[in-house]
Amino acid sequence: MSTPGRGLHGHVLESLGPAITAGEYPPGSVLRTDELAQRFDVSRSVMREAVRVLESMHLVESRRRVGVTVRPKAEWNVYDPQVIRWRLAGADRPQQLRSLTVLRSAIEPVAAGLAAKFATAEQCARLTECALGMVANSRGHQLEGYLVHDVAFHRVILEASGNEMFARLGDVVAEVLAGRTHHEVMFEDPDPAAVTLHVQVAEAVREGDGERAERLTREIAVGALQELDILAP
Amino acid sequence: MSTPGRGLHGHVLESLGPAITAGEYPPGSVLRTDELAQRFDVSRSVMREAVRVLESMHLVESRRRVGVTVRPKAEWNVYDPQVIRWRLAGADRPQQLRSLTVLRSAIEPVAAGLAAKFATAEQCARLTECALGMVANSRGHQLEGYLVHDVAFHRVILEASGNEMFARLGDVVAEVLAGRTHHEVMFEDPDPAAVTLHVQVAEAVREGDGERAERLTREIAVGALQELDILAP
DNA sequence: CGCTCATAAAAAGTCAGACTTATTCATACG
DNA sequence: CGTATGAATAAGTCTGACTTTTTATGAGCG
Repeated sequence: MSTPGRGLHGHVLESLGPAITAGEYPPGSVLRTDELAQRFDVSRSVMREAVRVLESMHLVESRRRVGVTVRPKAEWNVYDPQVIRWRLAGADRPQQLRSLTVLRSAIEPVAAGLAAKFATAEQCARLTECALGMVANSRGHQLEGYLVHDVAFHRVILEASGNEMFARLGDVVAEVLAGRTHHEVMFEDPDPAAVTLHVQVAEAVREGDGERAERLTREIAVGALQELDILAP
Repeated sequence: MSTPGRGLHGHVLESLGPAITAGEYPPGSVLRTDELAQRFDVSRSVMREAVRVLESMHLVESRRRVGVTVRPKAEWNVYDPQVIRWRLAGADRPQQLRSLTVLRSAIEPVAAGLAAKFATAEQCARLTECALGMVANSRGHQLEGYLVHDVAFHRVILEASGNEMFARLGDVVAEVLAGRTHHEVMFEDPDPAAVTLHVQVAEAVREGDGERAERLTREIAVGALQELDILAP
């Protein structure tokens, strides 16, 4: 699923990236390229390439005579899929999952509203198909099958919105949903109400009722927020 | 404001990045590192670093024996601030502006709702200050002064939401607003209704009325969408 | 004619070493 | 006490040789 560290610099990144995003090197920590090259047993050219990538993610800053400085979390490119993966895999997982779920709750209703206006016939068909798949896998501990259709459903919505930036959140949503199924509490069958809501969203999109699609998707989002205890009592 | 190309590889990026995002090299185009190094008159090491950064942005893919292949737009990391800047500076500007405005319209209302719950006293004060600044600069062709406070206002909202991913959209919103003032149609004074809405959002946040803050911000968003003729008649 | 497998070519990938340059810190000087 | 000078340091750059992977070519054979 995720990009395996291709090339030596990729291997270095797969080790350094998670370490930095996990906070192993606190903001302001200074690393030296030569030392890192020795530690990872690679040439300086390779190490420099890795540092350049980390720099482009705003995880570190490289300055002459100083070294490679770790930047504060507030400056990281938190939308970089790679950064998201690293954080989801490490100690930052809970906070990352919450941030992403809130982000979803903001984006997906609007995306669904747009999808109702712009979805093609083929996309409507795929959407209905996904909803049916969710129903079919909603009982009897078929969590994996349910997940596949759930992910596909949200991907179609985001793509059908016609907004390229929404569409690019498909992978992120996929990882959040997968995370919920595999790591978080999801032992029993999914909430029947949620399943019904998905079916109804598919209906609304098919009928071109943007307002209803948005409202229903917002209900789904509320459910996702409640699962993580994100709500104001 | 934007990061000037620091170092040789940065200079190369500032030339190659905009070219690729502008579609000068159609998806599937193949570049060769050595040739690029010659063209930009830099060493291969420097060129390789630049390619690595482009690769981390998913703008290109580097494969042995093949070369550096330009990836289709659908795979780009469109949330990378650098990519956004490049696209805003080039031929893709209109589409990028529309995508970002739709994104804003989804995010900011939710952010305002959260801000009403989590904003500190200091943030509330700053917000009110910004709103007053907007009012003070709303008449008499003081567009620059208005812009400064408008940008600050939205930054505070996004930060006060308490969501790190929302907060990181501050720079993006700043560029969208600056773009509207400087490049798009914004000759006359800003819409008085919009100014009032901002003042009211500040009120709602101060009073902790999340629902009202969200609704009012959604109205602001509708205005922004209409400016770009994004609406379903 | 079409298939498989060996061979060659091409381009990225890697490494080592020498050199340059900017920045910082310490010291001496006015 | 502030400023200029200089030395130390780590990133930055370049070069050239070598390795590795992948693709294309073509020879041989069924």
